[in-house]
Amino acid sequence: MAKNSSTIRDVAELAGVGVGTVSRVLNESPSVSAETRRKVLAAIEELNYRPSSVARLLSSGGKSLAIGLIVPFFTRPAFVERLRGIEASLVNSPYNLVLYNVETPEHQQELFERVPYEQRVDGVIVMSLYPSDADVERFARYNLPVVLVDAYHPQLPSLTIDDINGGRLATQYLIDLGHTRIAYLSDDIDSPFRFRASARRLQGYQQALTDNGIPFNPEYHKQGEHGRYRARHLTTELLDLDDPPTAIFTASDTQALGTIEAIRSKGLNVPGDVSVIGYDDITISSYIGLTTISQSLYETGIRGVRAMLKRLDQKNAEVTEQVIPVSLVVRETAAPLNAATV
Amino acid sequence: MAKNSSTIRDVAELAGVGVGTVSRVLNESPSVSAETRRKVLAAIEELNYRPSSVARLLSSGGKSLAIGLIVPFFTRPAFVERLRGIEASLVNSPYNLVLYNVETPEHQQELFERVPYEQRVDGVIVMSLYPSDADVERFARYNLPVVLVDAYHPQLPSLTIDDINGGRLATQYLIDLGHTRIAYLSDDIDSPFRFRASARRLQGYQQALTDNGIPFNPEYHKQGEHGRYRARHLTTELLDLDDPPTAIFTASDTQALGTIEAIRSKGLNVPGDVSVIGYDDITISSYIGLTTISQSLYETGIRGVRAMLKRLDQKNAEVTEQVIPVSLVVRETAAPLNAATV
DNA sequence: CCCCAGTTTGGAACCGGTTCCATCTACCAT
DNA sequence: ATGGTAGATGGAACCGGTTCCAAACTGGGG
Repeated sequence: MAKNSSTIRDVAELAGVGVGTVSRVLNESPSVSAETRRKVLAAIEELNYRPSSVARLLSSGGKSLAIGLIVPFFTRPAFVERLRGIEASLVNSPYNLVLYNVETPEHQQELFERVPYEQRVDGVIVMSLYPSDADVERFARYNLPVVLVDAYHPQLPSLTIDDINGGRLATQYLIDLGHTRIAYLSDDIDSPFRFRASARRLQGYQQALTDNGIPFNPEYHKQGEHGRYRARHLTTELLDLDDPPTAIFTASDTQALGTIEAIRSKGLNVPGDVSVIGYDDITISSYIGLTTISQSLYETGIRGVRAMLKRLDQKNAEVTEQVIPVSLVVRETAAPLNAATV
Repeated sequence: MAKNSSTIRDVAELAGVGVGTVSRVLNESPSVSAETRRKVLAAIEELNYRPSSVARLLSSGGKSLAIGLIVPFFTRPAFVERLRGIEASLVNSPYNLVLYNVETPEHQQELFERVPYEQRVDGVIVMSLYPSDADVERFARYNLPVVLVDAYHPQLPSLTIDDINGGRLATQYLIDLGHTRIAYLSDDIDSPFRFRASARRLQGYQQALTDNGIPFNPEYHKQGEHGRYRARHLTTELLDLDDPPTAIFTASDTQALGTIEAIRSKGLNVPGDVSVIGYDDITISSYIGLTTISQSLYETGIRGVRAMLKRLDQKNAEVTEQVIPVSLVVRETAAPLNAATV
């Protein structure tokens, strides 16, 4: 049997040097003579030696060269898109990515407690989840660098999305097209995960209405579990109102798909009869011509990693909040109010 | 400052026992008296002690409780869907998921060499990548359990997709609808990643043609980089042929989207003028009514994990190849040949 | 009362790295 | 020649667990 692997002592012996010297070569310490370095490298080559990351981690409390990502429902298109940005920038770094997917609030809590402890990752990017003060205190106690993406805490570096503005942009655009009966369809505002995005977009929606002297009609705000099917059902409820909306703003593009399906299955047209505007600008949105709010998902992932790497480099760097701007992407699912159908 | 953490020696001291005894308690060894166990557990509680997974891993070559996933372009919808299945079943196990995304052949090779070595994961699921004999030999030498999903090697457990049959099913369906000028649009057959899916679907496509006495026309086979935009371009080339196809089979649903865009931008209808059939049945496909081949992506992820866990449990389990069946999903993008347009 | 087997326990050695101190050279300035 | 200094090197100690051998304790049988 081939032996499992050779150790640094084997290399030292073969090269005729001490283990400290081999370690120095591995870590590119400058104080090794060229000749010695050559011998050591030759021995490494000969034995096909590779240092054990585990041992390296144990001594020196060194780097694990891994970054954790705690993310809820990572397969949702918007999260995948951010994930893609994260992966793309991590691949150019020496860090691996450990994925912690969260599907229940209990699981979130368990991860917030377990991950700092295990020391399996050098830092954690938390996406769209709001850690409590106790969680943040624990991160600090275990000396774990944390960066928040699409979440906020005063003591942690964060990238937040300008969701209030996004809600306002979408709503104002519909108002500018002449709509006044504008519905907002979102995830549950009081989700147990403490997602905030839907609530913040709601704020922007309400502000835009107020700014234009349109009263907020609670019947026009539907909320329910995320997803296309649930959105379809909620949209049907909206359309069955005595005074159905002429435009619907959904808290995500995925929900917009369900909304459009529901409208069409009523025999109505988008945008002829009902305008629809989504949120996220996921990959598929350009294909179906969805008017939506773009929040630079991919770019956000990249910036999240950049913040993490900076944090790892200088742990005492200033805690900053970066706000990611949003913008309106005009395509074909929102149109001027059609007077005939009112 | 709160101290970072206490060690097993602190616990031993507080409990007034030896470190070996503490270790025994942690590992639920039966040879510890009830009284001693109680004392040790009390000390653990008092110090809020938690064993370091790194140290545990180093000694005893123990479990890292992590499983690696090596996957190319993991953000492609089909891979995400499998990933979702993998995550869903891993969350009910004690294992973490370490994601290794591959974007270049060099990176693939680097991972095949590095991952076994690092011992950061207890096992690896390799998706859609074909390891060489040397790679497989290395896995064995480092004693790393590997399971292949959508890939094959005689010495490794694998889940393979019945792609030849998938290609045949799609093509036969189009033939049954009366089409004879049927194109096949795929990824590069000789991709540097040694993906095989496109090639196997091509085989099925050719077999179906042969079975029905239709000669294979090389002009009808277009290949190029994966993606919607490239597919759109290749489709335009197909439609510009002197004798354009009346039906197009694409190697993925994502490519089908590009194909449909190209057809429509020529002012033609799907399926009125040109029928389209995709492959994968990704989430969005039902939304756009795409006729396609389903390969149970989510389910495949689950089965991949199941095979991995079994492997971890009994390393010498028989090496088996499971073939994942495929099925035709009829929706609205393929229709009987319209005699008028031929 | 002694001996032996079985149970429980302590602690040294080990896993494979890093770190740091002591030592050894080589070379230059005085 | 002599001392001083910087650079290169060896190797013991250490990181925090596990493992295993030896020793202590226990109780039953002769």
